[in-house]
Amino acid sequence: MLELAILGILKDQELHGYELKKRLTETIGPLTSVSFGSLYPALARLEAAGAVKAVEAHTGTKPIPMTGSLGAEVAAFRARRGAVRGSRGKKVYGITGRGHELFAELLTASSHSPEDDRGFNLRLAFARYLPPDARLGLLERRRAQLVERLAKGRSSIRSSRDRLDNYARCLLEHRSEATERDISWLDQLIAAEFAASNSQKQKETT
Amino acid sequence: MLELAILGILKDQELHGYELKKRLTETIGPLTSVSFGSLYPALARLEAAGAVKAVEAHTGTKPIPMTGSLGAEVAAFRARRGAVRGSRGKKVYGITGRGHELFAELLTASSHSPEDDRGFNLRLAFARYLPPDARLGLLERRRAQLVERLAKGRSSIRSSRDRLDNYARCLLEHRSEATERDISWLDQLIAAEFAASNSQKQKETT
DNA sequence: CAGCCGTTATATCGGATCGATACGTCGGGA
DNA sequence: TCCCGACGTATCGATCCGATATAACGGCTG
Repeated sequence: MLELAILGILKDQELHGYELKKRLTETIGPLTSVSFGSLYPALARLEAAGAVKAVEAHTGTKPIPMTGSLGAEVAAFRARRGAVRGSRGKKVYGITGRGHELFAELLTASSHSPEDDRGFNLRLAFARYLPPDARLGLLERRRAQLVERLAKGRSSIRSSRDRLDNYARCLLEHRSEATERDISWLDQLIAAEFAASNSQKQKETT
Repeated sequence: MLELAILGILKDQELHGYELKKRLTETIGPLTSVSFGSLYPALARLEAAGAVKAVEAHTGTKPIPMTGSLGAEVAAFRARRGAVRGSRGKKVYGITGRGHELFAELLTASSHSPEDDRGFNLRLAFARYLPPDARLGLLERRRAQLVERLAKGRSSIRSSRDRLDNYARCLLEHRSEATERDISWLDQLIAAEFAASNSQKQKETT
């Protein structure tokens, strides 16, 4: 799951871990906080799988941990800084051909099963890489899932009305309202998909 | 975190694991799905800590309905291990005095730090166990957190407008709107707290 | 009534993830 | 100068999740 997000970001541009994390949290939202404790192992997995590779951060410096010539190394680093702020021990990752393949696999895979919220948000963020029909299927599956969730939430409010205090009930109601709005938001997206599809057909017939 | 939820549910009534899971998902919402793979270890931890204890499930005095000698062997095996179980192997858990203490600790603890969404939802669901001032503090800290999150989200939309395609931008905007609604919802809750507090004072002065 | 299936129920395993922490560089302000 | 905060990589232990195993039970159908 995290692999998909990483590959999707790296498709746009090469980045190093720290910047990648910031980009991730602002793309897939701060709700799903990605920690370094999962980001770096995920990058290592991807690199082992040949999906990404670490490229030199400009100026082919080798990561030599020599302590004897530390002064010379530092001096070299300082001499080189200026173009892209501080080219020190950064490891910049780039996506490979295998990485593009893996991205397509992950984006399509298991999009036909009850996915969780994060999975949907992630897939939607990269929906431009999906063919139009898969995009529409994604949205409609999500809609059905939310409708079911809403029904369950309402029934659980109804069934346990007397067992809940004000705070818990208020929480459940707020959540149901949020789900309702999500559904109508999805309806908008679905309508937009249909509109785009129709205008596409119009263009084709002319 | 999960311990807090378990203890909060068990404060109301004794339950066995399976029912506890259902109660959890309907109380703290299906968004934060609790799996058995975390529930049972958490119950084991709580039992080891003396916060909960397995009580005898009310059995219909029909402990061995199984066929042949195999059933007897299984029953004997279970008896040898000394498990507290009913006729169908249920383990009903009840909260202890230490459990009530632990619940109070967990509910109060680290409520003064930038907690995550699940932490807040959980604490709000059990807000009735908090003193009024702590309740208000919880709500206002949450509000401040959401305001900050909204500002960050908006700025990230603004800063990366050209880098995002329609889907990603739409996602971010939808999220910002949801955060706005969460904030106004919190405002309602805070106002309700003040109203309750005032009516309480009114009662005291009369 | 035999066979099958869905629900109830406990439990464990491997892998993914998180939060904290360590270690180190760098620029800026007291 | 010296400390603080931002940048940057990395790892550890605990926890959490999804899948899976096991098994008794109720209901339904042929």
